[in-house]
Amino acid sequence: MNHQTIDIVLLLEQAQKRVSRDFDRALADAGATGEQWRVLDKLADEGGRPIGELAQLLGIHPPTMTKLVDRMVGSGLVQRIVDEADSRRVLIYITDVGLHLFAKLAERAAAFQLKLSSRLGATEASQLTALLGNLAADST
Amino acid sequence: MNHQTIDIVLLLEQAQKRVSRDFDRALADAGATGEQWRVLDKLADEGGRPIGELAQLLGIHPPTMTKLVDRMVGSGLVQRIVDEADSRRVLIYITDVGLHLFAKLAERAAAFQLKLSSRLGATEASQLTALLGNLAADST
DNA sequence: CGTATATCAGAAAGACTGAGATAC
DNA sequence: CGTATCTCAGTCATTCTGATATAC
Repeated sequence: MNHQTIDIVLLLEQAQKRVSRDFDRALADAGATGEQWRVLDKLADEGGRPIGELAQLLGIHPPTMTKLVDRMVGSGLVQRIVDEADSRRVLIYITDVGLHLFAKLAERAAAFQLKLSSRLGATEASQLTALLGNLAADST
Repeated sequence: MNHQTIDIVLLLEQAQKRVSRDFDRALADAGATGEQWRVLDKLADEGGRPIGELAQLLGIHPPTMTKLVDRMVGSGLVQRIVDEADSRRVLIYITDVGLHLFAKLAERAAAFQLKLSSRLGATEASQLTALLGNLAADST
């Protein structure tokens, strides 16, 4: 006999772990993690972004983002530049090295997304996107 | 302009973090984490289970499960008993203390699940369950 | 002065890998 | 002997909290 209510929290965790692990492996041979790819993706779109904004976009805490950026600066993928208009803010910019890596990763990421969507089916994929967006949003 | 492909991996992570964090907070005042609740839930269903099976059910690695069980043994929630039929296996059983805590947690967990389902709507909740189950399953 | 931003420090738990001990 | 189960050891990245420095 099953429970009356299925444990949606557990399902979410397992699906997330599985997908993120597979995604990380799809990117590993290019020399980056999914997390790094996401940072590069946010920075490739526009110019520099402050640490706090990056942290919020990726759903991680500012101290964690500081360390993540530390490592990426160490790898030469991004650089810190203090905002001239507000010296409290530190803007993160992608470097040429980062752009080059991003180009390599983008192919793999797109292929992964495509495979995932086709596995689910187009209708189901957009349903899932909507549902996850709902969950990720404010739950108050 | 948006990307052609929405980053479903990022969405999954953000939804999972949000939901798991909220779930943990719903359980916190009863003195347990979501992870502990899941272990107790698996053990309350039946008798003892080997470490490896628990690890697989929860989608974590055996070494991580060993540490988790260590802490729960320390809290008196579960106990280790070597399998008589196969001495390599260590069966984990819930204790009376664990059962008592589980009862307290079950109310909160059920309330959380219910709130989540009603927020999504019944149809959407079962859609989500099916989609996540698909993702969590073998992606080969 | 009060607030905002980023960083630092440190404790705790997890992911992952590889190796070891014991038992089948 | 080969395999399976659990544990141990160690590294690394994350979470979370709280404190600090700097700038608005």
